[in-house]
Amino acid sequence: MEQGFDSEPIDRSKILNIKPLRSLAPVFPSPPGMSLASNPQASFPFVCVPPTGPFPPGLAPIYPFLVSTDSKSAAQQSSDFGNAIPSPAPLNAFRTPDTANGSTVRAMRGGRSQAEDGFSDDDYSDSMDQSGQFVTGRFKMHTTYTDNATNSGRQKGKTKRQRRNERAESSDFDEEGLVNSFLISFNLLQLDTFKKDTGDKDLVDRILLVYSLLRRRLSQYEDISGSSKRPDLKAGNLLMSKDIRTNKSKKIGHVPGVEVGDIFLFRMELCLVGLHAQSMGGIDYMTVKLSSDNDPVAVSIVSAGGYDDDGNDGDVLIYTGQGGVQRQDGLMFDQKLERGNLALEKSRHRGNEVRVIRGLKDVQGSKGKIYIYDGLYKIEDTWAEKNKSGCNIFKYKLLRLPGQPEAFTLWKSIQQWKDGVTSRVGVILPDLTSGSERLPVSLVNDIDDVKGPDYFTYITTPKYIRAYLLSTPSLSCICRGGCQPGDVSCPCIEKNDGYLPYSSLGVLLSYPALVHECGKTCACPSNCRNRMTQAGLKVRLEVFKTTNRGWGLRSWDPIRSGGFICEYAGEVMDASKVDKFASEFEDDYIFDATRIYQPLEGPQGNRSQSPKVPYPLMIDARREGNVARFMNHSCSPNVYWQPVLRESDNEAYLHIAFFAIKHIPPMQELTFDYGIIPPEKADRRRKQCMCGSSRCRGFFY
DNA sequence: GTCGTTTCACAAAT
DNA sequence: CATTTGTGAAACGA
Repeated sequence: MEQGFDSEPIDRSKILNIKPLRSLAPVFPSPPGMSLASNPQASFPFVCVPPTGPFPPGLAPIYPFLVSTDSKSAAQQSSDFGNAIPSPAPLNAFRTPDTANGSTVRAMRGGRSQAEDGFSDDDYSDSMDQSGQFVTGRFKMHTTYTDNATNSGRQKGKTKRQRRNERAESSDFDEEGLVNSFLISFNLLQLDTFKKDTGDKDLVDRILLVYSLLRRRLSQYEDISGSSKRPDLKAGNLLMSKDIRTNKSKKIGHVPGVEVGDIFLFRMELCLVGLHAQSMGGIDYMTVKLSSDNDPVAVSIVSAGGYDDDGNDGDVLIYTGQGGVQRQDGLMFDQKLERGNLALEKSRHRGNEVRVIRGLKDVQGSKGKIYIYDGLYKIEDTWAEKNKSGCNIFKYKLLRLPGQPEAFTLWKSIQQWKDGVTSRVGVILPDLTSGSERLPVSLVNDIDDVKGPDYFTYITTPKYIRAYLLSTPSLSCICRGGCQPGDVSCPCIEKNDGYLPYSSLGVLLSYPALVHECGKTCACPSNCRNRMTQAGLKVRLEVFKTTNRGWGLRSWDPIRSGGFICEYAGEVMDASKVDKFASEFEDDYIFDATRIYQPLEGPQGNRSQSPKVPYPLMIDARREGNVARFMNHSCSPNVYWQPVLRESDNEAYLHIAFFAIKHIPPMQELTFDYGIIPPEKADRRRKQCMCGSSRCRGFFY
């Protein structure tokens, strides 16, 4: 356990006023080949709209719930929209690019002919007629499954697998259309042959992002449809078959675009970026022509715990050869000196570098593994020995080449900090939240003498003076065991377009315009899958002093793509003052949702350019706030913010939640894009960006 | 609830 | 085209 929080009282008098450097930027980075010039439609990628209107066509506020508490005209306006606009097109409802007979994701779901166009009031009236309450749907569910669920709310009568089989036949969800729309979004549709062979960081990032979005969306669909498709393999297969990959030709040594310390959550990811081409096998090798005969040479290995490798010493790895196990019946026999084993043997004599990927058990409870690229090793020794069953196995001793960045050893250090075996250097405060968060957040400075950021009060959620009022009462769910995917009677799932927005691991599965979480009046428990951002911090964070950007935020734990990080807490500013405030005051420590942000999904440049949140939400974290106030700007961010709505009766609370865009290794700074502000307001507040990314816009606000 | 174990359905390279 | 290589999630059992 961590130390108590009060062990080291902070000396306020010594605290300097360090503000995070908000960053910079604007020229939103267009992917190569998709420059604005090449796309006439996109010549004005951003439109500036005053939060209260007037709105140009296509930029109207689309959420009927936003009835302003102090502006009559706004109230009028939004309720009008509530009736006039039947269905805010959900960002995640991808329409297939016109080929696949126009079917959409939503249209593929069986049994919902009525509600295809959104959720007008009528959508629920059906169920209300039958029982006077909106619980009829649940009743239907019970009869359908003849389930004997008692208090858990889970359908215990049948296993998920059984339900799968029952519904298996229906439904191919339009994978092709989904893939294509992602490929268009991230400009991967035509990948030139050079790039397929030689990657770069940007390309690797884009491929992994598409893989991740695809995988998560497939699993979201699988959640309710039934079929068990191994979304990880399926997504990999879809990209592989389209040849969306890089570093395709095997090479010895580092792979362009992949850095030592990068992490991966699926074996398929290693294949896609060319780090390790075997989707299952632990040893990847190629044959090189050497004078007369062909010699196999090992290029990379994965040490994943399938064999008893010994990797306890950070720079040495004792690796076991492959084979020798009959997978079906567990029988063992001698390993043979062929394939991968032979390649490793040859590589020792050649003395070539071998990439090493270490697979660890995922610390955060999930059953999966995390793969860490630990850089280049050389094989120092090889031998054969007998295992417990008396069969011959091959062993290879690998030594890590010196001078490479810390990777696997960093993980070991962090584990020691957590276990209290060693202490993190430069810790000023073990927990700057004083215990108000579920996990401590360290304050660390191993750079200079500054003793901490300016004083502020730590709070964990935004402070609303007044909730937004809804024109019609929100339906609360009665899912006592937590909302379950595929439960057609759950109004909370309905609000999310029929899908639960989060996976069972707490990963955001898509990036819709708005996530609807369960609210105060929902009957589901606090651990409901649809209350992910209400459950507090999931990773061990630290606020640290950067060399040139004030304070920053990073995590001791790895964060998987889509994983929840934190929300933005502070004082929610009164709507009537926001516009004035935005133009007149310093905005350090203020989150401003009224800026223009690049959507993460969807074609970049030619899709709707509406701001993420059509309401002028600003959160002031100067006096009171949480860890999020320390997150710096980057033009190549690894974190994305997502509006999350929690409704109860006639009230709605909008929250800003941060999710990882990619897998984030431990100790890598967490950053998001601060967005851009209208040019007429911009000049004065422009600040120089220090994000150091290759796509840096040079400034931020 | 939590742990380890078993089962199932898959993909790429050779 | 058959073989070789485990993986990742859910179900199951203790």
